[in-house]
Amino acid sequence: METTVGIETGQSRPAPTLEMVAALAGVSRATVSRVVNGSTSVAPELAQSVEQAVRALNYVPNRAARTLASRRTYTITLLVPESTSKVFADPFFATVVEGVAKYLNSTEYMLNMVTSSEADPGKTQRYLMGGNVDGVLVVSHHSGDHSWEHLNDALPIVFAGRPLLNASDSYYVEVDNEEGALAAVQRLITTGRRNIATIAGPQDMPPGVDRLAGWRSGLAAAGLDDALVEYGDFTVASGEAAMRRLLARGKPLDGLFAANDQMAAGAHAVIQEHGLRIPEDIAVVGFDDDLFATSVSPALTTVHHPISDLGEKMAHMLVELIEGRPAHRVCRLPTSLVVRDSA
Amino acid sequence: METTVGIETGQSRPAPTLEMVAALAGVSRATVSRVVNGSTSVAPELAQSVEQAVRALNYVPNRAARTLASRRTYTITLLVPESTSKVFADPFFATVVEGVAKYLNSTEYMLNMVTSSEADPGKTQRYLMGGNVDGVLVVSHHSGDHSWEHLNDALPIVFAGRPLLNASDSYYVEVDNEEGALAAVQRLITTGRRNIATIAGPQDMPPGVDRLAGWRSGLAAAGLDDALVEYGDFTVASGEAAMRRLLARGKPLDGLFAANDQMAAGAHAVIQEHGLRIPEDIAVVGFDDDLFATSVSPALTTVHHPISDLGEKMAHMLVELIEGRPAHRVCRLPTSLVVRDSA
DNA sequence: TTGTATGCGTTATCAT
DNA sequence: ATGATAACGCATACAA
Repeated sequence: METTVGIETGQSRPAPTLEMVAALAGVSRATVSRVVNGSTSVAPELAQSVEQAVRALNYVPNRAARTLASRRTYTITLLVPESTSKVFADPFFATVVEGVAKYLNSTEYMLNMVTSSEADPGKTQRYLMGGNVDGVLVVSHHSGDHSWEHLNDALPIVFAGRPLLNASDSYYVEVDNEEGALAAVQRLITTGRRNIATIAGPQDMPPGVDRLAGWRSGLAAAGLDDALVEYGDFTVASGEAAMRRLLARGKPLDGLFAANDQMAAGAHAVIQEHGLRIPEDIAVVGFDDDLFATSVSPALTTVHHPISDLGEKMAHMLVELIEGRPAHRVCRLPTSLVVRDSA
Repeated sequence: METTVGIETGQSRPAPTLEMVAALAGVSRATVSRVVNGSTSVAPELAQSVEQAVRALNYVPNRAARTLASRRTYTITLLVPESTSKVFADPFFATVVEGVAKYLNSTEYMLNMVTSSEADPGKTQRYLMGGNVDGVLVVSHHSGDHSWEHLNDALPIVFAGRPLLNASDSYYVEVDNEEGALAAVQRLITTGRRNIATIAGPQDMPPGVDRLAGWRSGLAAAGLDDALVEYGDFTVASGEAAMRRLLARGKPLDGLFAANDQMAAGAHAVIQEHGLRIPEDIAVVGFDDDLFATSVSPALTTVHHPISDLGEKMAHMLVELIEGRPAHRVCRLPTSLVVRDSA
């Protein structure tokens, strides 16, 4: 009589396969596959015993095998053209990811983030083209960078933000910047302001352009002058500088629309440093409704930027594209005015 | 004569396969595989023509097929037991990820983050057990939470931080909290302080325990009294409250070690609010060297927590484990004192 | 409705 | 050193 001594390898026993489930349930592998994938055409009683076997064996489909057989990966990549550290430092990305994850959780897709700038760019490229991914979400903050557009005929892609050029070629979702800026100006006008300035964003970024346009159209509709424009680059420091220039002009000024909250925060400081009151002397409205809006005093009246919704919608569009359903090429998300104390 | 009209499907042509490369190079698939995977035993001239074919076709191996055949995924998961939004909001995670990514970029492994709390926890579990991943990195901030330890006999795991219990069972890397706290106290003593208090962290978290122990041993070595202890929970508010209690004792107090920078920041405010000067009246040293250390005035002398290194080391250990090389069960990272203005 | 058989693109085990 | 050929675990067209 022989004795076999089990060797403890530290490795767990191999994962159960479709075939094992089939054996235990007394059906064919095809039937198990159908049950697992929720096919309608399977007899209830068979389905029962299959499900039972699945639970008994704690079966979970092998992703690689499934991918190989079905030519679908059920994976989508969030591509961020920034360094890892920057991505995490920026609350904007955080919120986009949150929205994307929220939508994806209702689907079978997995999310998979890759920051492109680090390492060799070719690695990212090869990964995306290597059939490891069903679709790509590209998020670059304000810039509307569509430099990955060439991937478009290899993979469905949805961008965050309208591209600066070639808007007709790609799918994207953006917030309605112009409408938001318009609402901001209207708030200023409604509260009795007549001399309304703006600190605009860079004019090589779509949000910069659109928010300025919204400000202009609001003024035009009310027959007001649109001479009071200064430009910043969306940073606090640039907001301060722009506000100084505005004040230095010596013109009447009782209202300000800043193209984002950071620049509004910069303006806040300068206004108060000049001994002027907010909102009594100068009312100010920002854009984005981010951390800066509430960390400043008085709290900023601002245009809410639905960032999480943006992520959600991007994911939604991409999944539609992947599954071959028709999708609108562009989705423009509505904004809403958040009234606080500064206007 | 018939005419076939090409239908534009919008789909790109199928990716080149190993077989196509083999055909073009005039060798067998096995040889191509060997070249692609850097096998030594292949004739230089054949290798040449294979590489040429690879470039010509822009061949990139199919990950799913490779995984299926080799039973290796070359993917590791960073598991974060927090909500997505929390993860991104916390600079600690950001920096860990940075370190992990840095190391992994020198390898063939891909990183793949999953935040566990959202959605159903079972989904995460099934994903990890489903053979989609070669190993797992678990990061939970201060807590030393090892609740995923049961995965250990299914998958290699490396934790961030020592577990509260069962330290002998799992692989982890931690910063040397005790040594760091000791250095902080020594700094205080070196600059002439004799009545040194501490605001300790929660005693159900390893860092809270170890930093308190470090403070105690520093005091003991110098024959100083260790009665001045108050506890906080690593938040700014708790630091303020603890400082108030310390001051309310009415005992002499000319030095303070706070178990993290946030609590130190809280203490800062309270000390100054009492009309006391830093460091003249009370010198303070923090721990972590994070944003709070420099956002406070005077800037905080503090113990540098090498978070990026932690991520790097974790990834390194995990890869060693995965590849079957021996690895030390625990890695303790050294700290360093960053001298600024508060002590 | 259910089962059979083939193929997905690699790696790996054999011969040669 | 190189080439057949058999897995790998699943999906799916086709047959029954």
